[in-house]
Amino acid sequence: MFPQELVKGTLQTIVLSLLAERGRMYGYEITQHVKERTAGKIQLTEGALYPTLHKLEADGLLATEHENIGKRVRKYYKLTDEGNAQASEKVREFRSFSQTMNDLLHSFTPQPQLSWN
Amino acid sequence: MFPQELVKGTLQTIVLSLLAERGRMYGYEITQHVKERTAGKIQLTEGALYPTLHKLEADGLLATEHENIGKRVRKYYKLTDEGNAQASEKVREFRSFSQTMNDLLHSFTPQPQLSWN
DNA sequence: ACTTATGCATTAGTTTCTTATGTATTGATA
DNA sequence: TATCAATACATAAGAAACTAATGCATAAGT
Repeated sequence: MFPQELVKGTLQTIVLSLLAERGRMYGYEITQHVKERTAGKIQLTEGALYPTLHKLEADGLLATEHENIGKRVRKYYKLTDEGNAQASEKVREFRSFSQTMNDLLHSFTPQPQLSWN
Repeated sequence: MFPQELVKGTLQTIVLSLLAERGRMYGYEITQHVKERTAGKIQLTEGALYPTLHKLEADGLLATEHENIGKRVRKYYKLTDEGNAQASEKVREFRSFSQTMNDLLHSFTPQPQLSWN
């Protein structure tokens, strides 16, 4: 489980990237999916996720579809065109940042080199 | 220039790692060094850096030495033993986080594989 | 003389998180 | 069949950590 300050700032990136990959998802599904795919190392809390989803929607990056599951309403999110562009941008940005940080911390201990095999 | 929300949460890691590498540094030097080594892509502001240095010192991870440069006082920071341990830990943690994020975003676009050449 | 760089620092305000709480349905199980 | 866990949404008070601005002072360049 990573300290939360590391996950901060990547929440939008995670959400946008997953939606770009999977088409549409609902809030709870996102938390479960991230938990499973990271073996519990990243756990999104609802108090952080829902406000983020609402903000991305307000910013025009996400659109919603409501679906009735029995008596419950499930709220699916999907990317708008603008959201799709932002997803690419955010992911590219994170990777670049990650690489820059790696370089900055590089001399501290030896690190694997990147190579396209 | 990366959006600041990405840099958030890595400030302590950067500071601790640089001090582990270079022995001792003063605040202004840290800002300049980071700016140069990242080609301007990461720029630490003083409003973020100084409170962080003070906090790390209060937490017993850093110790200070005051040095007179002309009529100015320069404040050098260096790692305590505990700070040194924390530096390793934080760097390891960031790398692990970085890898986990990479895996999570992996399928969105193809990425280079890690290999020890 | 004036501007930029060096070097410390604080503060008001904002963003974004955490933790807790609230409501309700559904599935599992003792 | 009562009860607990899981599913699924949401908000709200408080904390953390930042930004942008400001302040002070010395030193160096032009």
